[in-house]
Amino acid sequence: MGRWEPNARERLAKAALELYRERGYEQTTVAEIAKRAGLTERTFFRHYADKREVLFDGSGALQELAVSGVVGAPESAAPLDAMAAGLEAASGWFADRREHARQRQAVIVANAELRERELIKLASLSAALADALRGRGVAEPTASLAAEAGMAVFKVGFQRWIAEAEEATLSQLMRESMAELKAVTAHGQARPGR
Amino acid sequence: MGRWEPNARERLAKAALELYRERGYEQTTVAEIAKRAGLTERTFFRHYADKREVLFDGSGALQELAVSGVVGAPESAAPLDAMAAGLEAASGWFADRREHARQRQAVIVANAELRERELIKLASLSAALADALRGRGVAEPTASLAAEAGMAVFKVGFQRWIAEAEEATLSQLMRESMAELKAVTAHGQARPGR
DNA sequence: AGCGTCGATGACAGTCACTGACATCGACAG
DNA sequence: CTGTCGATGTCAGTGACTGTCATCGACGCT
Repeated sequence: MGRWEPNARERLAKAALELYRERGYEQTTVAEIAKRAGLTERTFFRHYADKREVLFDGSGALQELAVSGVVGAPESAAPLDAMAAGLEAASGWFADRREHARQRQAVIVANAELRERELIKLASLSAALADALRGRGVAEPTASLAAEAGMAVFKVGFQRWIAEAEEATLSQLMRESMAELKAVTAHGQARPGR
Repeated sequence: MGRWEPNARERLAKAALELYRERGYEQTTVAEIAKRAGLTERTFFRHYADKREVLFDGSGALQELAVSGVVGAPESAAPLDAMAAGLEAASGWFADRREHARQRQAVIVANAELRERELIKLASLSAALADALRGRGVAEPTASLAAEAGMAVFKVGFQRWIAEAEEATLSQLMRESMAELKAVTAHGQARPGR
C-alpha cells in the first residue's frame, strides 16, 4: 500500500481538523497538516483536491445514503414524504458522530470559504435528491422544489441538533422541522409562528 | 477622484465579465482584467475582495431591495406571503437586466468556485430575509423555514427566467413557482407533479 | 533469493491569487 | 502656490495548487 504507515488519508483528515480547531483554518498551512500526518504537502493534494475538501470527506457517502432513502420510499409516498425518507436515512449517518459533527461544524461556521464549500455540498445533495424524485416519476419543477424544501428542513433540523444541549434525536428534529415547514406553507393559514 | 479615468470599479467589472466569457474564469488572470481596464492588479484588489467578487457587485443592493419588500408587506400577510413580496421586489431588480443576467449566469454555472460564491450570496439573502421576518414578529424556526422556502422559489423561478426563450416576466415565474411549492407541501395531497 | 512491476510518496520548480508597505500622482482647499 | 488626501502604482512576499520526474516499498513471478 503506502510507502510507510497506512491510512494516510485518515491521518490527513484528523490532523487537519485538529489544526483547524487549534489555530483556525486560515492560520493553518497545508504543509503543517501534512507534517503532522507524517507526509508532505504534495501528498496532501493527492488525497484531497484542496485545503477545504479535507473536511468534507464523507459527503459522498451521506449523499448516497439520502438518495437511497428516497429511492426506497414506498411508491405511494408523495414527493415531500419521499424526501422525508431521505432525510431519515441521512440522519442515521450522523447518529453516532454527534461530537465530531459539532467540532467540524464549529470550524466551518467560523470561516467563509468553508461555509461556501458546505453550501455547494448541500446543493449537490439537493440536486441528487431532485434526480431521485424524478426517477420516481415526479415532474419538474415539483422535484426541484420538493428537494429544496427538504434541504431547508435538513438545515434547520441539523442546526438545532448541533446547537441544542438536549438529547433530541436528529431524526426527531427533522420530523419536527418538516411539520413546521408544512405549517408555514399551508394555504390561507392564520400566520403561523406568531 | 481617480488618478486617470473615472469609473474604475465599473471598468473592472466590465472587463472581468468580458474575459470570463471569452476564455473562461480559470483561464483569466487578475492581471489581465486589470490591464484591460487600464489599471494594475493591485488596484483590482482594492475594489474587489477577490477574483470572484467582481461578478457579484449588485448583490448588496438586491438584498436591500428584497428585505424592504418583506418589511413593506402588509402586517396581515402570512410569513410566506411576506416572502413573496420580497421576491416581487427582487424581481424588479432584474427586470431590465435580462441579457446581462444571462451572460453572467452562464459564466457562473461553468465554474465551481463561482457557484460557491453565488450560493453564499443566496444564503446571505436568506438570512437577511429571515431577519426581516423576525422583525415582523415571526418566531423561529418558522422565520428560517419561510426564508429558505422562499429562496427555493427564487432559485426555481430565476432559473426558468434565464433558461426560457419565452418572454414570461420574472415575477410571473416567481408567483407560479410559489404556487407550485405550496402544492408540493400541502398535506395529504395526491402526489402532485405526476 | 533475485527480479520486474506498479501504486504511493518525495522532491522541486513554477504559476497565480492575494497582502502589506511605501512611493507617487492629481484634484482640491486655502 | 502649497499642503492635504484619496486613489493608484510599485515591489516584495506568502501560500495554495500543479506538473514532472525520481524513488521507495510491497507484491508476484521465476
